[in-house]
Amino acid sequence: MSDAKDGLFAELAVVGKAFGSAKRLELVDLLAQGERTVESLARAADMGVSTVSAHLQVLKSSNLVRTRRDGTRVYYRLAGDDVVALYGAMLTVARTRSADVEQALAAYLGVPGSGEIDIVTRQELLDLLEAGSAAVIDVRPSEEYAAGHIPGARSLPFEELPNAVADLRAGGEVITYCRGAYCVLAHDAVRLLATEGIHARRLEDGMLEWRTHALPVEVGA
Amino acid sequence: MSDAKDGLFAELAVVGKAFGSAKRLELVDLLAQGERTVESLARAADMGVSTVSAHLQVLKSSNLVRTRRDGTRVYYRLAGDDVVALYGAMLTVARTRSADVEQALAAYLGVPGSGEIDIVTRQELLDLLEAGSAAVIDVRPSEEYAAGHIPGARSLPFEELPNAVADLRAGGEVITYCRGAYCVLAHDAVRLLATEGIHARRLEDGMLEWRTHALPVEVGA
DNA sequence: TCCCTTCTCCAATGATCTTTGGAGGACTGG
DNA sequence: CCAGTCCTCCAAAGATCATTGGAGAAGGGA
Repeated sequence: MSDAKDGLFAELAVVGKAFGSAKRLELVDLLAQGERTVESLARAADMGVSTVSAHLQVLKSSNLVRTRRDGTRVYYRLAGDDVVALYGAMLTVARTRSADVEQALAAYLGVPGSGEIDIVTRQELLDLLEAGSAAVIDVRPSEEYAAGHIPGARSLPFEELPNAVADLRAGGEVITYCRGAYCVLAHDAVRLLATEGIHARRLEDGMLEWRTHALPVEVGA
Repeated sequence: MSDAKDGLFAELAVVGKAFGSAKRLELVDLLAQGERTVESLARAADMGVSTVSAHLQVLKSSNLVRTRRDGTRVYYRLAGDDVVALYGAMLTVARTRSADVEQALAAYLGVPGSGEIDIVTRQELLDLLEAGSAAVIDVRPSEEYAAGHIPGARSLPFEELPNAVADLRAGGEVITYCRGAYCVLAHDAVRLLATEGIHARRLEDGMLEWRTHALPVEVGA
């Protein structure tokens, strides 16, 4: 019994340790958006390739990520929705338990409440998609869009948003989304469009939560 | 942005690190059952008091546990249901991702499927409690029962079960539960009673999951 | 085949974490 | 106020982890 118990906690600790490094969490955060190559992760997280590879080995040895080889490149992805859910649970705890996190987020995301009326729930978005009555905009980098997005969404990375203003003005309702509850791209997009006189709304959280709710995901550019 | 981002991941890593030690996880597992004193934890986990205190400080500095002083004793408890949920998510991931964990559990808990028909869901248990048509037995140590149990349940620690066989035979249906999905006390209790000719069932998981589902908890001996 | 790209492995240093006994602080009861 | 209990803090050694550049492996294309 004692052996079995010790073994169980040791196994759990492996998972905890894997999530116990800021660098690795940054990688997990990126991977939560979809699969990526080592070099792409190194660029996005501003780390050395060796460092990224080492961290990925840690994640891999705990079976938290899986790999796929395509030519000389190796694509990494999270091993499953349960891993995304674990990451989400950590975000929730950090947010609830740390005034620092909550404060940093509030400061960065703007005055809480200012955008409450501009929020669309996942269910509402599903309904709108079915009715085809809204333009759903994925403001993440096109790389992440390709790795998985909400079916029917259009890729329009935040940087390119200004170029598409006229286009969006002509269409119907606009709804933006990005990575997750902690991603500010969708917030910023709504604000940017507001300055152009376009009333846009954003999904309540983002792709991360979309996945954890096991909603359909479309892959490809 | 980079600062805010780095800060967020650093905060997250604090939480991950806190869950990245087998000893601390063992303490969290105990605390998931209810509040405990430092010395009680040291005895239960077979660690030195200094060591336990040190680990508890780590958990406290990440705001994962709270304390309450009563005389010379200090009671520790998990800071909230979100922490229990995080622990549950880790268990799920470890179980899904690690063949070792799954195998160790299967070996210890017995042949999977053998007890499937003896399982009661939380909803069924709630219904049975309302109808008052079943004896619900909490087989955890009385200390844990006192720290929080299912309303209407009776404390009957596993060790004392043999003494109560006659008692249970006389009553109606018997349903056991213990700490969580990974706790074997309830399994063993059902088996023990079966050898006595009493058909008992067990709750699908345990107190841990009861709490994460925000179901009512009764406190006190 | 040979070279180029991409990634992993290796080895060594520096940083961080864990454990422990004992000192010291908080509190209670006499 | 003193003695006793329970807990926290401290310091130091031992263990573990992170980072890095460079070597090496795997694959693709000329």
